[in-house]
Amino acid sequence: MGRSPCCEKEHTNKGAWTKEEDQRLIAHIRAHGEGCWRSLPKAAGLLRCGKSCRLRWMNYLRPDLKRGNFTDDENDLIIRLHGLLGNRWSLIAGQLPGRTDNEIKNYWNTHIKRKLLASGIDPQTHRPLLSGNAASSGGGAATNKAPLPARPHPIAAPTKASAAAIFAVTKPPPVLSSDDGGRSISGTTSTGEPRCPDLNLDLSVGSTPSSPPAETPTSQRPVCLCYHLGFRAGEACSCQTDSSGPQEFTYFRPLEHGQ
DNA sequence: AACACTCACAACCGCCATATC
DNA sequence: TGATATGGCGGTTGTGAGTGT
Repeated sequence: MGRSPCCEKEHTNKGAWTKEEDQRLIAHIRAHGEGCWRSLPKAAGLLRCGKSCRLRWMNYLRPDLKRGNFTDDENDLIIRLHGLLGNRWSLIAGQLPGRTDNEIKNYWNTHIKRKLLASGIDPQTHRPLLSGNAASSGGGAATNKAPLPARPHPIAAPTKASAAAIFAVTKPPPVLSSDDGGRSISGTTSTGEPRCPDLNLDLSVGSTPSSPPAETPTSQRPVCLCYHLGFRAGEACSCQTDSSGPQEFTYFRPLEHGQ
């Protein structure tokens, strides 16, 4: 069944945004907040699709965005998170304050993927490339329109639900905006039960230097993501730990910024 | 100087999930 | 309960800047 278009395309501008359009959008959102994207263009006097306005705001105009090059820490974190989550850019972006999913996606495709390939690592599986299938596994994901093989990830199949479950929390995330990561995460559970009881993460990712020690967290115990990613207590998050591991779910807070 | 090529990134498109009626 | 509207996500494309020949 066809859907009605999100806007009247014949009356909308496309392509690069002008400074005037940016100013109008900023002014409107400052005055009225991020309300209904569909009606925003008309209210703001913009000849743009609502989705286009949202994208422009989210990826470029938001005041809390951090511009500039990715740091080494961010680079490493993206690789680790990608190893866990796959191409769940919005979830990855949720762990990198000030970065957008689009930005991270672009950075991955233009920088990290190439680096990994040059290092002989398959950017999709994070495993060493085998000479026999290197071409298909490495380049294929980026250039072919054919769907990826069943599940490219050796770890946890990162469906939207399971990936969101990784970030399930018992307390609200301090670094996420209310309508960004929050929506997809909150949608995964409404029962109050442990949200990822069956998650069995194997972090034997090629580029991960140190998985949790012998005493691997089991499905019986909630585990902090930063623990999975090889960070030790206090290095990257605020979760409480003792000798047996994290005590509670918590958001991974990789990079604290005074924003 | 002119052209070709590559790179980086903003923006678009189509689909999916959720909310609402 | 199904249809529709809306927001959001991930893949892909378009284009300007930079670089090499």
